[in-house]
Amino acid sequence: MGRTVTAIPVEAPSRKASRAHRRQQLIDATIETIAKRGYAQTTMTDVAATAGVSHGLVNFHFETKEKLLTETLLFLAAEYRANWTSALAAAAPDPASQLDALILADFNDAIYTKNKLNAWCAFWGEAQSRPLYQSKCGANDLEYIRNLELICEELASAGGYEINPKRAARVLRVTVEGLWLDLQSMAEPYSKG
Amino acid sequence: MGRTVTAIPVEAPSRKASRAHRRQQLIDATIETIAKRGYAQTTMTDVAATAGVSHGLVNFHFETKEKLLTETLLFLAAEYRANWTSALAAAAPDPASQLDALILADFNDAIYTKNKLNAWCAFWGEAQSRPLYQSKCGANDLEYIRNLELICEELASAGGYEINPKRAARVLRVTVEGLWLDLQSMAEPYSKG
DNA sequence: GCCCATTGATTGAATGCTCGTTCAGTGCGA
DNA sequence: TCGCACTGAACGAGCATTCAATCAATGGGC
Repeated sequence: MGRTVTAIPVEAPSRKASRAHRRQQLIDATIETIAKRGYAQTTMTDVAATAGVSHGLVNFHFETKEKLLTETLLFLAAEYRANWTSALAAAAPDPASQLDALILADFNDAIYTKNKLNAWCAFWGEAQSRPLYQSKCGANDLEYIRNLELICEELASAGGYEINPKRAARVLRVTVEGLWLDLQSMAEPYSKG
Repeated sequence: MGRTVTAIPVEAPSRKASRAHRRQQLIDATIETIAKRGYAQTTMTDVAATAGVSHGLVNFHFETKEKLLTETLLFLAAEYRANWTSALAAAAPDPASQLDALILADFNDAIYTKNKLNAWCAFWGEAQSRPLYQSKCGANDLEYIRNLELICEELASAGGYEINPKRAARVLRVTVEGLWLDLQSMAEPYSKG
């Protein structure tokens, strides 16, 4: 039922590629399951069914449920990071362009599907009680904040503004996070703000 | 272990009061448990232990776990609502004061303890997969939004601004939500923005 | 090319544990 | 004595985890 293979090269992976391929497939299935049923109700059997494999296989690739969930979050975090990193690299080097690119990257909807947003929120909800989750969730990534602060500093000194760059960075981050939250509860896509 | 009775009249409730009193005590224990262990890991036994009663009693007062969690969320939502409602009533009637009161009410830290913020976030995380949760979570309350939009309208027409009041309301809400999120991951209290 | 041994992925039945729910019994206040 | 809050042992469902068996692919010997 409801199997959805998301962006995986059609079929027949070579023997060597098979492991990584399966793992990614299971991680995708985990994201989809969390989005559909919520974190608390996600079972190994659900994930296996979504991926279209036997439940034993999930334990074969990720030894425990705990590890499956952790690796799923790590994948999301890595993807998030890669997204803004490459956006920065692609943009012009002046601070204004960098800032623009960094913020726009957070709304790259080729990467942030509804399922992934839901999964992010679910992990976020569990994060307070899980130190590991906490450091990976949302824009809590230290590197992200450091970059944002750096850009704000440059921008402030270049333009001769009097603002406190750290505070400006926090305001920006807070606003972006709020927008994320709002995006998630909206059915209609609402383009630019 | 770790029992914490939050703001409950010291002891010895009368026989009649006992039911409501116990229920509230169990709801408080649920909030505390969710904050400490996360939504997914919260068990009936945990809640009972936190409240210092036998686990059977939880089922006596709330028939199922589902109902316990729902009523806990409803309590939080009602408290949230009562908070901004009374803040509006207490403020001066001009739109500027009303807006100020409404926004400040969201940061009334006599009401929003760390535990409650954590619980809010946990419910929010589960909300996408639960229609009932969704409408009750955070500032998703329709009444809240309607009030905010109304105040923005008044403010716009009074000051002769050209802004779209609905859009302004959304921006405000989004910013407040972002601040909430941020508050939650901060250890140090950071006063006013 | 053909056959067999080996390796590794996959299955699904079996296991055991955690947890929600039930209920027969206890104690207490009226 | 009656009724109600409360206890905690017992039960059963659901779930993660294990593992013996199966199947597919690869490599080596001929």
